[in-house]
Amino acid sequence: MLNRRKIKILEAIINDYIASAEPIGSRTIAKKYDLGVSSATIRNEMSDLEEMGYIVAPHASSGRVPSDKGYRLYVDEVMPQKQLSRQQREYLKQSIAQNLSQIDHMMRDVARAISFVTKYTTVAADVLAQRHKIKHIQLVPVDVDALAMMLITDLRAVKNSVIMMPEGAAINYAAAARISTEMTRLLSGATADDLDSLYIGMTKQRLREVNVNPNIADPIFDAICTALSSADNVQIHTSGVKNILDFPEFADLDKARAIVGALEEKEGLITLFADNSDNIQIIIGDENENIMLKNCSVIKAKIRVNEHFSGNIAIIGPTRMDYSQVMSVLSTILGNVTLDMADTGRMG
Amino acid sequence: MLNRRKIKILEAIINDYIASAEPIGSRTIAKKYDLGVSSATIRNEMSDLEEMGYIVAPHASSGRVPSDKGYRLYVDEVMPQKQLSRQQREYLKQSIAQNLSQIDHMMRDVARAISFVTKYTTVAADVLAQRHKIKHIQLVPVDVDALAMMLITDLRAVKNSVIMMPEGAAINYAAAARISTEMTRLLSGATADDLDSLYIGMTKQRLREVNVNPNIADPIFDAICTALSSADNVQIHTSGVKNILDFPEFADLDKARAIVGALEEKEGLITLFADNSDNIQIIIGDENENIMLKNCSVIKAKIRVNEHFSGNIAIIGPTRMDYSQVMSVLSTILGNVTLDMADTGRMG
DNA sequence: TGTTAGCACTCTCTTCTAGTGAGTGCTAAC
DNA sequence: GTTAGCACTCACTAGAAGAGAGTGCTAACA
Repeated sequence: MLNRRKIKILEAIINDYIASAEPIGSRTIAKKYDLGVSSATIRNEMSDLEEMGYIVAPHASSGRVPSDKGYRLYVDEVMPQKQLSRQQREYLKQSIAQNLSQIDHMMRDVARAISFVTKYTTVAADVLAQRHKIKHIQLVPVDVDALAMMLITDLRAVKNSVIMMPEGAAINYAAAARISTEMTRLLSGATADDLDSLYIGMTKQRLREVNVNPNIADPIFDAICTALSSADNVQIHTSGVKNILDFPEFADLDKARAIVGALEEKEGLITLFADNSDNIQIIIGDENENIMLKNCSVIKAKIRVNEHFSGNIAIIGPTRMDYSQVMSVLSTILGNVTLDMADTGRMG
Repeated sequence: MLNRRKIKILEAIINDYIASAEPIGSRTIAKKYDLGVSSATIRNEMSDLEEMGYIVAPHASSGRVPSDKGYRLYVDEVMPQKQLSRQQREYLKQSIAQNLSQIDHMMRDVARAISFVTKYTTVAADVLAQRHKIKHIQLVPVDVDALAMMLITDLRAVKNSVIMMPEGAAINYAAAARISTEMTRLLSGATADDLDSLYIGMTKQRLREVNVNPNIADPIFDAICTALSSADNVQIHTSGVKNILDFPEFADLDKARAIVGALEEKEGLITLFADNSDNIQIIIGDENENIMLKNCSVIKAKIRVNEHFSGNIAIIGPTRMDYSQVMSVLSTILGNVTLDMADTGRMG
């Protein structure tokens, strides 16, 4: 339906517009890109492209700007594979390698690295494939009135907290070890949902049978509940907010405020990752469900760290963002994580 | 040096300017504030105030605006004690009460609450009074090839990580417990600085004597080093960045970009808390050391949670910020934390 | 001596009016 | 199918004019 020349022209318009953010005229294309035809011919073709909805004119006698539909065609069919510079690749590799050890910091730092390389804004989230189940509970006294708890889940997450004990409880190492063993035995396999009041009541009953005082058991249960549900929570890290303000698209104060506000709202950002597809996804302008992002494009990817953990990454820029570059950055990162990090996931 | 009437006029200018962000003229003051004199008299007084440096005229024939020196006099001597509304007080109390349990989330959520109430930007940091010393190390197997480590410090911080073991290490619960005991005995009392190569060499030697293989000890040491230094690290939480963009002071795009950039740079924000004073501090405009904040004011306070932990809070707004309101908010929070939270600090 | 009314002057901000330039659409010729 | 040419449109800019707010100064007043 689109002949070769029309595609060439559309590509020229998109490339120019990505670089300049200015509407492109027929004469500019004729001069800059060697298509072997005059500006008048290009004018005719552009008129067709506009009629088909791939480009739009901001006003009657201006040059043309790619439409969302135009970008969509471009990313789906036309876009070339861009190579990253050696430096960029090295930088990305290193920023991942440095953070192999802690998955939560890893997502934050990868987000930072991506914003730095792409000059767009990056949102990252730690995400779990399934819900955590209690695997092991370890209690250690830290003070006369406090116990440290380490809770390990089947997904290898480790959560800890310090639990304040009622006065005079004075739990020693041996007692703490005994309670740990009992609790692990009773609660092993439970998820956050299981720990409702009924479950707790039953377990408490059984603990009493082995001489564990409810005064001591209660605060420990509370801590377990908190730890389990926070393990299920999604953490969001935003990086490079300033970057997006540097684009002329956001040179309007209201827009600048709106985007900064949107990027501060975790609730809205979480919905970015609602569908948990494994492929890299490109969402262009109006395709975004989040109203604040209607004049942005988002490129999303899921980073699989191991069989249990994965992180989500979204790179947000103006609709004229450099899709090709971002795709390369993402491929580089995905390649490195899945290769180097297979099964070395840790979690804090 | 300043007679009563001059102070009244200065106060009127500051109050009006805080509300309107517009230069104030003599006629406005004569009409709005009942000083019993005409605009001409006020004009003379304002001329004096300008000569003394308390107010400035943005241009030759405009009204006057308070200078940094004017704000300084105001906050030091004139500013009234403002009462918060019942709702605001309740809101603040609750947002603290909900987060009694986790000190790191507490600082983040308190920052959020403050930005919400004041409509300024809030930066919060978890801060330690001293360096952590190892108190207890607990290792628990989580998988054939992984150990979970819980590291407890004398400051009651608990840090954990999952340590990958070399293939075939196959450490069982008993072995893990034995290594835990040995490690705790050898490293108890050490700080991050102590764990240099020499120290590690010596300890490793002694571990070998009790039959702990270096293949196993090495990754554990690495994890201990990482955990200890991350415990010493300061965490920074920024909240309400959008708020500051709503002020006309930042209606200029370059300024908006600059402040958003400054608020994203943890390195610069940390210096805000360099001096660790116990009092609430007000830093006005040019008094700020951070160049990006020269046209902002910062109100800082230290939240003491218990004898070991404290948090720092900085509220950032335009120099014409409502100092009185912010002081009230801070007093409310400080009052609640020290009263309700005494010695219930926990750390993740 | 302190206060006030009056007036000229200054400076910003807004509105209006060309003028310029980039770009299109259409037509007629190649 | 392609091209040259031309009239037309529209955004953007600079300059001019006018309005409005506010000052500083002077002279009169209590």
